[in-house]
Amino acid sequence: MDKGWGIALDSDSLGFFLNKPPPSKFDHAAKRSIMFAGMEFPASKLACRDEQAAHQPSDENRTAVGVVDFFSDKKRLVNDDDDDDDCDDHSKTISTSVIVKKENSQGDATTRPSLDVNTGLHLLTANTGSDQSTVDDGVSSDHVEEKRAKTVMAQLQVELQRMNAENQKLRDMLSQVSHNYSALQMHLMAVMQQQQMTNNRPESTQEQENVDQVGKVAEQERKQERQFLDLGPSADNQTEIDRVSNDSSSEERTRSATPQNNVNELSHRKKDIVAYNNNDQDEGSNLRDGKRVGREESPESESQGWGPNKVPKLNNGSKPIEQSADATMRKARVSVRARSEAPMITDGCQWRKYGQKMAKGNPCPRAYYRCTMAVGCPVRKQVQRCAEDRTILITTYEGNHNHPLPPAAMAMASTTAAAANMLLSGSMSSGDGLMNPNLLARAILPNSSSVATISASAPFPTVTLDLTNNPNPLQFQRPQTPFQVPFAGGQAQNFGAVVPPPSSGAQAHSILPQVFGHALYNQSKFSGLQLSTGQDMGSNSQLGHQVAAVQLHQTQQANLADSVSAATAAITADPNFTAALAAAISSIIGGAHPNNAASAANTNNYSNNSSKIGGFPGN
DNA sequence: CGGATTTGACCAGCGC
DNA sequence: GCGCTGGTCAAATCCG
Repeated sequence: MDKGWGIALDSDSLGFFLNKPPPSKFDHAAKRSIMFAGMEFPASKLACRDEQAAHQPSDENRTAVGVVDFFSDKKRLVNDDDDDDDCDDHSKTISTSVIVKKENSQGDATTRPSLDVNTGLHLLTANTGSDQSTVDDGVSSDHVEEKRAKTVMAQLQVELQRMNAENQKLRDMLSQVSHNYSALQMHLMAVMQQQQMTNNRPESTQEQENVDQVGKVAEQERKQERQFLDLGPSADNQTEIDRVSNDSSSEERTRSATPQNNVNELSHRKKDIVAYNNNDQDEGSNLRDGKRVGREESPESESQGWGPNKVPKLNNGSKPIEQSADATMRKARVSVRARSEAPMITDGCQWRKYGQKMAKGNPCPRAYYRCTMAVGCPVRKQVQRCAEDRTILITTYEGNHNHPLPPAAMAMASTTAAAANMLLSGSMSSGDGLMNPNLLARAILPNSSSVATISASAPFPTVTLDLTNNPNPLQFQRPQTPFQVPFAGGQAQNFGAVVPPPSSGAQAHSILPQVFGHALYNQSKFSGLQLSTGQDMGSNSQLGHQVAAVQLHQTQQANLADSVSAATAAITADPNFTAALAAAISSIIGGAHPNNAASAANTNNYSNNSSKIGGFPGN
């Protein structure tokens, strides 16, 4: 069930794949599915097909487009073995890793349009006659044409080499971003756990803890990585449960009321997983005799809902404290306020609307969504516009995903999970329902005027991230033709260049491409080299191949830049997330500046990237 | 026709 | 007990 877009980031190959057909308007482009560095280029075949199709009416004996292996000179394209054999059979490799197919260049002079390729390089590509006429024109004109073609070819080959280098740069940058993000996330979680531990230990042990901290970070990272990434619902569940059992054993019952340990959280997750599995089997079983049976009759399903009616009273005396903490964990909410004209901010997950209500005190309806990326995923969210300022979209998340998340969703999920974790751990340790608000506020939104608030009056502990007061002059700087990148969640991601925001408020889905993707996008464009598409390459098949290769290469490179932008946007879907990570580390370790935190946390490249990627004013 | 959305009904918690 | 409110369900409807 491949619902939704998935942008999978392979740390090794840095390849992207799309696991759902895009919206119809992108069908054509998507059919040229390109797996960057995944070494599969269906686009090559399609290009060949398209080329043939374009020429079909006039002449089948056409030049097929060249195919560029733009990531590796060693790679050869894997061509289909069926309907486009004619493309493969004539393939040959030239020095710049351009595989071109040369077919019979004899053409139909009467039907072939003149070659009109706008290269931007002032290439004289106009071909006023057919191949045959060129041959018949005599030696001199043919010679001149040939020399000119050679010159153009040389230029194009240089361009191709340059493009290869640029592609390598793009790959490196993507790798860097991905790596930094992962490392930072792991560090943050590890340090947060350390902080929780130290908060609940005598000072004498805290010093020793600090000494040991660095050594433990790696192990914490590994634990956290498993926690965050091994969330597969089925096969992984048993592994998860087993691990939980091993890790927690009997301690979890006695320590469940304390906030500082993973064990508790793991036990929660264990129970959730069990509940989830049971729920799968019992799905729909709450209908009895044609009437819905109260959810309280199904203990398993209790863990799914997030409404007050689904939650047993905390510490009601009849249930173990562990269950109370479990319920608290489930009920923790993270509310994100961001300006957006879209009905829903794109957070990388796929949601299905299951209800809408008019909430009291707000003329705007509240929509209820549940995550549909996996069957039985307990994550819900509410989306409602702010009554005072309807440009502000309030999205409230609850629950933990029970499935692996695409990179696009990891950022938001991690943010909300981290916030909820911080909130809950603080609430339990302080005993008053609130964590250290200073730490949280500094952690979440350190360098902006945005506000992190904690609601104690709400039915459930709620962290509110207000991203609406964070003007960012770096947004919407990219003037180029807007592009949309398919995004997880089945939506095309608008990177902000199409419709300007109603204000300068935070645009969770647009900020980073504006900062980071902008440069990449510019970098990906060849200065002055613009090749029109779908045009006849004319009689000079070599030149046509080269031009087509550059053309395809340009498209692929632009796609790569888009993908990098999408990935980076997804990684930091919350524009404050990167800064929040740095500040959290900073506040915990003791550094006063995010950059210090970066070095303290041994994330070598983070400081640079935080300033580049975050790009927030007021640093 | 299948999936997503809409919308009225239902249910539980809570306050009076 | 009753009404209000939030949350969810599921049949009806919409839509591609």
